[in-house]
Amino acid sequence: VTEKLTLSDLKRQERDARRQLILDAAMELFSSRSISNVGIRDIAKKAGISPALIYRHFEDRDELFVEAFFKKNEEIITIFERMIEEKEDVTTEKIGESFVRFLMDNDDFFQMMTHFMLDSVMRDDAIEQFNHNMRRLLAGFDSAFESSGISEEVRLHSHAFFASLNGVMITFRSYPGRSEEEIRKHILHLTRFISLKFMK
Amino acid sequence: VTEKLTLSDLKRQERDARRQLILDAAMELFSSRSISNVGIRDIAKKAGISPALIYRHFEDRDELFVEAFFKKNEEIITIFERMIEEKEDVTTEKIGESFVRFLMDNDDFFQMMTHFMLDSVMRDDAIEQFNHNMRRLLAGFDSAFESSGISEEVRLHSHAFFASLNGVMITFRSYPGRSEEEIRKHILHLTRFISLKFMK
DNA sequence: TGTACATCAGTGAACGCGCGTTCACTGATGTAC
DNA sequence: TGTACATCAGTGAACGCGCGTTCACTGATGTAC
Repeated sequence: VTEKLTLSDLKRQERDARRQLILDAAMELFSSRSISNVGIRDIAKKAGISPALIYRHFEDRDELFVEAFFKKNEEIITIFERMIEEKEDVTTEKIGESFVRFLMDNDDFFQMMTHFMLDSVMRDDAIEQFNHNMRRLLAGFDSAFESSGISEEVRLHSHAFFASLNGVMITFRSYPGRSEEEIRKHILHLTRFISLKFMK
Repeated sequence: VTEKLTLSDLKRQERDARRQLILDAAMELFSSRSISNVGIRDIAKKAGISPALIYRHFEDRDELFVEAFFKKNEEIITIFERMIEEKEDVTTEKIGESFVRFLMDNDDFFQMMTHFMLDSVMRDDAIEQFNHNMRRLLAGFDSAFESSGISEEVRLHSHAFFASLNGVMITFRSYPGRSEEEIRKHILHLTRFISLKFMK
């Protein structure tokens, strides 16, 4: 019986691995194009499989997208949680900067987050999970404010700070007529500026 | 000759009026759906005309969208300029609140602005015009900061403040599980909070 | 005033394409007896 | 060990639909002589 279990476990692992391959291919595409410009055929091509196979792993296009987002979200939350555990003195400035850097370096996450914030017509369970993820993200900001000595209206600070950084990214990310390097600098500059405002 | 000119002027006015009708129909749709969900057939139906007629007034779908955005942008800029002219004591709090209120009451503008910031593959001349509009909008914020007594790094303040308010809208506009009224309140609350941070 | 012609708003139907999704099938591997 | 059957990854082609755009046409109005 043990042997049998192991074999079926292996099977499931293989299946999961293939699923991840598809998700990875999708995310690679999201980092260079906006989500609505990524099609099933593109993902299949990138993953080196037939489009039809995708439907053996995902109900539909939406399910794939939502899952890709949740997977990526896990990464930034892990980074946050590690930052908070490792050092006691996590400042708003530091957490703000790592968040923005993460957004700049992971365009796929940025694309997905804004997509879900703006266009999203998600199923109820996905909305639930999306909220849960956002709350965990905000909890990271909470900790930063607390260890910066801000004890009043912490949640309000987190909401405002998180939203502001999102805004900086959205507003200046593709500022036309400027080089990528200039844009990075400007965004980081604004991030530091806002962080200081929030430290008061 | 005068008569002739007047007649052809009338013709042009009529033509312009029809053009505006189409733009208005489009904007009405933008206020209830995201831009990518608005099609030529929808706009034609709303305007009470045939889809083909739209192409007698606009090169293509993109041109229509860009023009609609510019038209709407003119409105908010006018509001700003009037605010600044009328009162000498325009505070960041006031200008921030009117901007956010405008975004909340004019979903079409919000939809278009974020669309152009995120997805946009505009033609060069459109980009130019988009930038020009954004700069005028930022100039409104500049004035507010100046009359609030902030004289250093005014442009930086405007950029950061403008971006932050955009971020608040994008992040909390469709916060699921909350009523529209609660969302409005929360957004205005965050706006005031951020305004105060910026006044220091 | 009447006639031939030009112009242009306006239209319904069709074109062409891309895309999400499904179909019908193959082939490999595992299972039961 | 061999045979019949089940399971499932994987596929290329097709389906169906929606959408931006164009076509070929009508009808009204203006213009030239």
